[in-house]
Amino acid sequence: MQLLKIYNKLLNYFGPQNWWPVTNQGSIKPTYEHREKLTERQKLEICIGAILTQNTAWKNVEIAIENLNKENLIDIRKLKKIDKKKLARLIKSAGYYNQKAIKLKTFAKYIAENYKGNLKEFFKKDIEKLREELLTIKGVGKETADSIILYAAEKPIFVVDAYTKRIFDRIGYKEETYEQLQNLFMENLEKDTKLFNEYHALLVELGKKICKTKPLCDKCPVKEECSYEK
DNA sequence: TACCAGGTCCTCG
DNA sequence: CGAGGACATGGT
Repeated sequence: MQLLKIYNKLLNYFGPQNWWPVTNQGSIKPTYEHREKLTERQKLEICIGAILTQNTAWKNVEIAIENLNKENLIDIRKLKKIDKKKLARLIKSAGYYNQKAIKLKTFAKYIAENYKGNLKEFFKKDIEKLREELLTIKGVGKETADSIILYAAEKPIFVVDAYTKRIFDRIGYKEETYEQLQNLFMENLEKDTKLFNEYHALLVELGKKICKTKPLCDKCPVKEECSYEK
């Protein structure tokens, strides 16, 4: 099938991406590496990173996360308590820092008040419930909700982002809405967390390196299956 | 220099 | 609903 073929070509070309980057115990810098199991702290860091990376380059988010790590702020209770301005200062590099400070505190408050600060409890819900609930949190939209479900809760949902839209628009799947494009993947691929994890990460890599605003089609690994400019 | 980056919310028509 | 503006830093 076409979608699986594209996946395999991307994987072959770029190699495993080992998403989502998180910080190891004793360090402050998030790294991409294969991990058997995420700690609860790392899952929270993913939620935080998913909010911080909204319309922002990951590199800028990384600096913000390092600052949060230095202050031991990857912690629901501490985030809930910290002064908004101080938090904004720490995440300044990630852009939209006033908005994002509010978003992080809102998220922390929600988990603290509804799940006693216990993410694991929250993540026990099924995908539909989890998504529905995440979307009620101000600052968490569709992509952020799906990123949290896939990368932190480790449940199989396909994340659609600006790269996914651009790439598949060019390939020839002119899906209108977020859900339509998401369904294309969910209905034509095995609902597998690892597959969805790697596929989305590979699309981001393709979007960053090759299928850019101004695409570099000559070195694209999936040009054979693409209708762009043909 | 201007554009772009792993979006979301709010307001209007 | 769907379009359009606001939010902001850092890299190329």
